[in-house]
Amino acid sequence: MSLKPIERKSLSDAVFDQLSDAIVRGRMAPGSALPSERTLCDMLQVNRGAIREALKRLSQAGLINIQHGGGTTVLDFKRTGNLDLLSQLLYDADGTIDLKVARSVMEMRAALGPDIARLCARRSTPAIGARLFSLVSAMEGASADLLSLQELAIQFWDVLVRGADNIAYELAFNSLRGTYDALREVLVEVLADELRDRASYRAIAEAVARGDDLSATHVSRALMEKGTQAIFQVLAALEGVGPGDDAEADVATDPRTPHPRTPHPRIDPTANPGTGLGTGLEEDEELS
Amino acid sequence: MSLKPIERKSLSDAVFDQLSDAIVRGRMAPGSALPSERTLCDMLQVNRGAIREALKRLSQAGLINIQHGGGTTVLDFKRTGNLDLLSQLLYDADGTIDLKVARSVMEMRAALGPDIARLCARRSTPAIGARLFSLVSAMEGASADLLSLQELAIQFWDVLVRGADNIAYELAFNSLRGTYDALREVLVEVLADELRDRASYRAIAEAVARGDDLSATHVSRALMEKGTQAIFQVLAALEGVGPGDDAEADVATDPRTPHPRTPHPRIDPTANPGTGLGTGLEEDEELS
DNA sequence: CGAAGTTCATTGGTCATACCAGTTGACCAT
DNA sequence: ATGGTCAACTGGTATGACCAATGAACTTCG
Repeated sequence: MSLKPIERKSLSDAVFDQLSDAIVRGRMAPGSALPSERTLCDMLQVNRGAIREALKRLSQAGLINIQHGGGTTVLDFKRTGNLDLLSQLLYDADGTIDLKVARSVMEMRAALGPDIARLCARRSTPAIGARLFSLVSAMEGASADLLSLQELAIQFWDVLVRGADNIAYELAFNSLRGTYDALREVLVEVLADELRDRASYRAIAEAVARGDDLSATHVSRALMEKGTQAIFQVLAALEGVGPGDDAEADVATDPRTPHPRTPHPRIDPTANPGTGLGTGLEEDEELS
Repeated sequence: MSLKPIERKSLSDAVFDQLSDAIVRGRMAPGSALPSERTLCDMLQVNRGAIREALKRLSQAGLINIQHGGGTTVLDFKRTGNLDLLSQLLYDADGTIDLKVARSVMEMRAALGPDIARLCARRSTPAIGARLFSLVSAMEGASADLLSLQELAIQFWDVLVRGADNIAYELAFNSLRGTYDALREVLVEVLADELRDRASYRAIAEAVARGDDLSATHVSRALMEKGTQAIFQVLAALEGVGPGDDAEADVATDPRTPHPRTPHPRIDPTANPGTGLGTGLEEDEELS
């Protein structure tokens, strides 16, 4: 029996979700004014503190603009939002996946992947290579289960990203992974060919190990191209069905997890695997 | 005389900045516990509401983990943060630019740029092409001033990104632009060659206009390569000077703007020029 | 009439205090 | 060894008051 931790949400989280959803789905147009804090208290039946905490977060997320004494207005999230919005945008109001968003993510993945491999090959250390090989071996072992293959593939890319020594890629990867996780069950079928291509993964690991950035780039480009093409085929097929101006289609998600919305899940900080570069990155000073 | 708007910061903003800075600079190690909210009230001399607003934001930014009844712990932002952290990471405690971060940003730019141009070429509309040409013309006019050239170049890429019809790129671009803005004065010299290469900009515009994605890709790759190489040269030179393990070096920033920290500047939503690029997208300086 | 100044209701920002709710560990009974 | 109880934390919610910025309605005066 597999049990999941109870999902808990504070009031301000609920407020945030509701408003964020309204803005992102276009129910509140950019430029329009939000109700005042006190009005929102009445409408949502919570105290002002909860409202304010939510509004502060919305402001940080680039969804609203708060002005002391003035009002609070909705911004155009396409111009002020960040990558963390992707996991919210991925689902339409009816719980179906927005294929255009999915396509965007896959395109970005395809653009960054080869460069990540390239940089990792250039800057890699023996430890990185060892980890990659270890993961590749695991992949060659776990032949049956696609889902665990996918899990390993993600770990593979995680090692590559950290090895690329590029903080921008690391941070982008964090956001992207959140979106990717939400797509897992759907993608695992579409990306089956890519995931089963152990030869390419091994080739990448080898290229990285010997510092062959060119080879690492090309192999990973080819590898991702596979998945990208697969996605495009699905997309084209579904566009043929749905008349969609907006290319939305009926990819029903697993009803058990309608919206795996977990912006920042509980994380156990003690669970840092000290195996490799895990430990000391920091000079520690403390504030009393 | 050019005056800047007075920078206003609420208490919770100040609290956020201070804690965020402490975490990002490694003064609080991942896994360590934050003082309790009530303790922070005493330490920072502000009421609990302000503290809570700040903590909620930190949590959203992926810097801390809050647990009801438990405590609040510091996370490893490299694994949970998002691209918005870049503008904070760009500066070291002493106000110098962290060249490694700058390099990361340039690398990401170089990886995404060509793909953005490619997609824009594939999906572009006549309106996009027109805008690009208009910007190119403006660039050919503004021969003297490098800074305004840079402004135009950014607008150029903005149009390309919106034309690429890829929401992930749009959102990533938003965060990247923030970092890029902070680097403007420094970069404008380094990227002089790139900025003056009007032929390439025109070539991209033409490629996009005729839907030639291959050409758009290659030209923009070459264009960005110029700037990337320039950055790398600067970096190598400075690394030769400073012994830095961490490749930090002494690029003094303009003392007038030590930390252009503006996570989400005030934005006037009514000032959205629907026409296109007609009115200036300039910084808001209309004070006399 | 039009420009300048004033007033005031409204909005967000700050504060203090009280209490609710989840977590943890010490202690105890079974 | 297991499970229950309790106390002392922690964060979460609620309320009511007041401060500070804004902007529109209004008044004043050239």
